[in-house]
Amino acid sequence: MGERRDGSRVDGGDEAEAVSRFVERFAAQLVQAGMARMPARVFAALLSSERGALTSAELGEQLRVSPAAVSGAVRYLSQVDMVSREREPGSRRERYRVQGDQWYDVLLKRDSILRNWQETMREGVEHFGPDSPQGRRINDSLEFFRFLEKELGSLMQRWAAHRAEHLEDQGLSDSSRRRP
Amino acid sequence: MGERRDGSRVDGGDEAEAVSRFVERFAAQLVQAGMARMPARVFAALLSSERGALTSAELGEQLRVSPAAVSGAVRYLSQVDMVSREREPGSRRERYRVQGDQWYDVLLKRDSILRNWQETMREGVEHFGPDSPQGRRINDSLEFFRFLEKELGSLMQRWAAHRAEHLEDQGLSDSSRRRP
DNA sequence: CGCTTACTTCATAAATTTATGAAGTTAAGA
DNA sequence: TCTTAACTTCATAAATTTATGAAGTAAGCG
Repeated sequence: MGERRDGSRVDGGDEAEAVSRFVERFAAQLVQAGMARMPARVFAALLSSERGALTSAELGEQLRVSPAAVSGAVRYLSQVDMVSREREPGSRRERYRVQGDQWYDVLLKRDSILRNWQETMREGVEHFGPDSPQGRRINDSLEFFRFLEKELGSLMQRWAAHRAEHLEDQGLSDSSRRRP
Repeated sequence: MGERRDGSRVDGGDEAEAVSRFVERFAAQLVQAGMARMPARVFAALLSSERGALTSAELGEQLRVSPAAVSGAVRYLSQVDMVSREREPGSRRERYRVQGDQWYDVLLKRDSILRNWQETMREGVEHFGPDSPQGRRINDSLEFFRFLEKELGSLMQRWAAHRAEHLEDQGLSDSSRRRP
């Protein structure tokens, strides 16, 4: 049964089209959540590929965009650690691979953003004074973020435990391949 | 000591300028998190105002934007329940007020977005089949979001408890004023 | 009642973002 | 060493977003 290396089947472009629909739909939701369009599409395509990895040319073909666009998207995605790049020795082709724990990482990253917010709010409270109406109001927000940060920490620990448990059952040791 | 109704002081535009710096800085961080610029600025300005409420004209003056821009931003902010509108009887002026628990609400809203993602991913798994590499990979993501949704639920409950406790101590019964 | 003020809506101008083609860089293979 | 393929960079064109002015609507006040 003729499969190509991007996971689509030769028999029936219907399959390729269905995959594309899923990719675009999922990408649209990532965009809605604040991600730039092209990185979102690339990421969704990788997630939907058989091996979880595609070359620049394959991505360009599936998404119908220029190599330049792929290059930019992939640069962003590796900066934020959502894909890793692997260069196969003996070839000029580079492969881009989705990590097994992208979401965990994304959430961890949010953590540092939270801390920036807290810093700004702290300055606000300091400026207005903790007993001014403004100071108190901003301090309330600050309190929520402090709470959130603390909770996210333990939440992530619980996830790590949960994940480890389920990974044992299935053969998904993808995480051993993390970080170049 | 001469205070104006936007909370800035007549003595020394330095104060107004310092507030503006904080407003713009905080707004920039909201933008970074995915919020549109004008709603972010309006929200930050309200948060930094003495009463936690400003009129359209006051917002326009402080942010140096047209009434039209204020109108658009405020429409968005009330749609997502981050500000409430109150029309003082006997005046055409409308006041826009920040809620006491905006962040809680924002997080609750994320919850429904999470569910949309899950639906899309479920379709992906179904399409590829749960035993295909793609299906398994997407299912892993799905698993994380399921976990997250569950955890967010209990997290919010803990926050509600935490908040209630601290509100008793201080006189911050702002929450009694929620929702028009 | 009509005048006036506060706000909204909508077409459009301005600014920003996004993806491209073309030129440049690096490294494989002959 | 030279050729060529794979990818990157950069200036720019296209598309989208954002804020505006002008015209419109509603509500207080004389």
